[in-house]
Amino acid sequence: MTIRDVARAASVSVATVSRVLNDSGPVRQDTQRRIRTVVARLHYSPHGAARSLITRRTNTLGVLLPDLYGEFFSELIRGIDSSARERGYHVLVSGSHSDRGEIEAVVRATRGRVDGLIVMSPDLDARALRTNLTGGLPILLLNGEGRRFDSIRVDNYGGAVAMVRHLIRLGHRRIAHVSGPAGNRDAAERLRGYRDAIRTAPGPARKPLVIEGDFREEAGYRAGISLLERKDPPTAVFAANDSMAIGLLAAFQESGVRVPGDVAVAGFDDIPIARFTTPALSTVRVPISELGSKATRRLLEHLTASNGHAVRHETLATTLVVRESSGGKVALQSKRVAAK
Amino acid sequence: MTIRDVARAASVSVATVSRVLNDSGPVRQDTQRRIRTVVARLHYSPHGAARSLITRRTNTLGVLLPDLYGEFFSELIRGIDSSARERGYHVLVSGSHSDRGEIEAVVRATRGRVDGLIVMSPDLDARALRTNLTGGLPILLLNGEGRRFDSIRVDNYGGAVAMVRHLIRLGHRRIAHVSGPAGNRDAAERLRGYRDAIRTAPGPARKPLVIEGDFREEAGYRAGISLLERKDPPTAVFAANDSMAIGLLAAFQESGVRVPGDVAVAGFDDIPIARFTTPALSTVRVPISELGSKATRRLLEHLTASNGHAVRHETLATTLVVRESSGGKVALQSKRVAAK
DNA sequence: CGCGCCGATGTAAACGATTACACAAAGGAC
DNA sequence: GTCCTTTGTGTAATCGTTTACATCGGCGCG
Repeated sequence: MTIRDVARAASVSVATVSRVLNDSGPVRQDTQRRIRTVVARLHYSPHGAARSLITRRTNTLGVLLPDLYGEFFSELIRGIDSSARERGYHVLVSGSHSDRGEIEAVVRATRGRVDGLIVMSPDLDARALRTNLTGGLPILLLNGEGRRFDSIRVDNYGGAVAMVRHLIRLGHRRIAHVSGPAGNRDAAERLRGYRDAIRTAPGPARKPLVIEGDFREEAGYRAGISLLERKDPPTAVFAANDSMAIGLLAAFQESGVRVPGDVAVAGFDDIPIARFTTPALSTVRVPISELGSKATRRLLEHLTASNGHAVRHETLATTLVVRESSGGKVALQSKRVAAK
Repeated sequence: MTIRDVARAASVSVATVSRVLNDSGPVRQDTQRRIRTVVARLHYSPHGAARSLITRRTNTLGVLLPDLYGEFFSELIRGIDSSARERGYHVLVSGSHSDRGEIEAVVRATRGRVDGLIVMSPDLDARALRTNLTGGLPILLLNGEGRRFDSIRVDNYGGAVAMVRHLIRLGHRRIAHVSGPAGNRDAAERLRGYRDAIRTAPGPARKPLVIEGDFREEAGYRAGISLLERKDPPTAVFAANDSMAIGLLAAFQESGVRVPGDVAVAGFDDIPIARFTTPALSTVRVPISELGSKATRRLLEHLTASNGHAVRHETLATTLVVRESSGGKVALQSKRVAAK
């Protein structure tokens, strides 16, 4: 089934068929109808690769992610996919790029397959990309660093500071932090926010206590257990993301430690499930799916901007979301119990 | 940067360059080295579309999903992506295909972009695909119905029966079910399992109580609230997936109803987070990421099988996972509390 | 009536790879 | 020495589109 078959069946030239299909150039009404009928009858649809070859557009966006684990990424992909499809673009995803070599390989493998790339590689600096930015492929960095490329980042630092201040305001003296994986930029920023907020807090001096995690529930769970074994357990724990905070909740619950009564817990990201944990999780909201759709829109603007495109950097604000787990709001449960 | 530029720079023909790049045909060692050097120096990488056009292979798999919401899909995509990349394939995802027209459009849009399709469209019957299976594109159905295509499904019915029997064994008389969206086949099978298990239960007659949901936490939450308002609230609630079960937990917790003390809760899927809810969720395990990687492997087998490929249908077993929320295991919390 | 223009269509040259086929040189077998 | 095979390389056709350019009526205008 090629455009030739359609042309023959409709007794016209391939050019005319193409014009009808792409709505380019003038074609008589009845000719158009005839061609469309044939197209439908033969179930013809144009061959993507052939089309891409000549038009130099693939109508596809590549998405390179460090990992695909957890609700954060499904939200992100959801945002990207929906706003890409709205504009007639497809999405090619690729997860778990640990090292630089791997990411380079993928970038080159995508030549002639995508029109642009959304890259989230918080473990790497952008230098990895500079060298193999072969075809001048438009790239948008998500929480990456580098001023050569468009970028959208999240105010990790500000969010972390706000959360720690919130905990301090509630009177906590020993606030621990469960960090993300070493080398991850988001994690590093959140950690920096934590340290700064602890250091600059008014009143009595506090000292930071950091346990290293990896953004997964399991790590939060283990951190929770190990914190309880200390002789001076913290009164509040701030996890670098929600998944780990949920792990903390599980560990505390299992050990009979009450949240927020005995220890306050806070997370980061506000993944959809955070509202529904027990107790509901206090966290820092990152507009995840908006991050995805914004990235898509920006990238598409870039690659449809015929006349030069100015590199832009944008930082999305985060907002403190206080629920029960930090004790900032009186837990509904205790209210109800009291009412009984 | 085309293969021509490389050929010129290395003073050979394009054929030779191609041979080196694809490791096909004989090329002298020193010629090979020379070409590779030039390739590296020029940062050349072959154009995907051009290659696909002539080889008729894209090295890309398409994945059509009904939605991208929740941890289920991120796990599924993770499974697909990792096992696809292992074999040198890329993954094109596309979410939220509600109606038949949309799915048809996407299928045709992928001609010449993918070598095969993994389709999960539990809302649709396979007839939608039959007509537009234009190019004889290999298709693998995930939890879909239709004997024309390869398929992998999950034993939804058996899992639901097992879970309801588990609840009955624990002595529950009034067991409610929060179903998935109408028209969804997984949801329908789980519902059927629930009904059958209730109907065939030994001992006193029970009658089914079904509240319609849509697989999201919010629906579970609302169902929980509405169940509590009944004059004869159930003693156990079985949600058609984990997200809704988590919504139930939140609703009960907020209303001061104890789980599993006052009411037992169970889910379906065993998404990673289920182990870490409070209380930990009893559920039916679906090997999600395995489902994804198995689908990928089967599809790849299909499209590399030169000589005809026999259609196969496979059903993956589900397993009952008893944690605290059903009360099947004594909750750890009460043990600890008792120990104090 | 001749000219220019426009609308509708066709012809053929791209796009950037792969690969069948041709060919030259070298090596072995007789 | 001749012939056959093998190795290394080049030439050109091909994949299925889009699109610049050519062609050809018909029409309005001076």
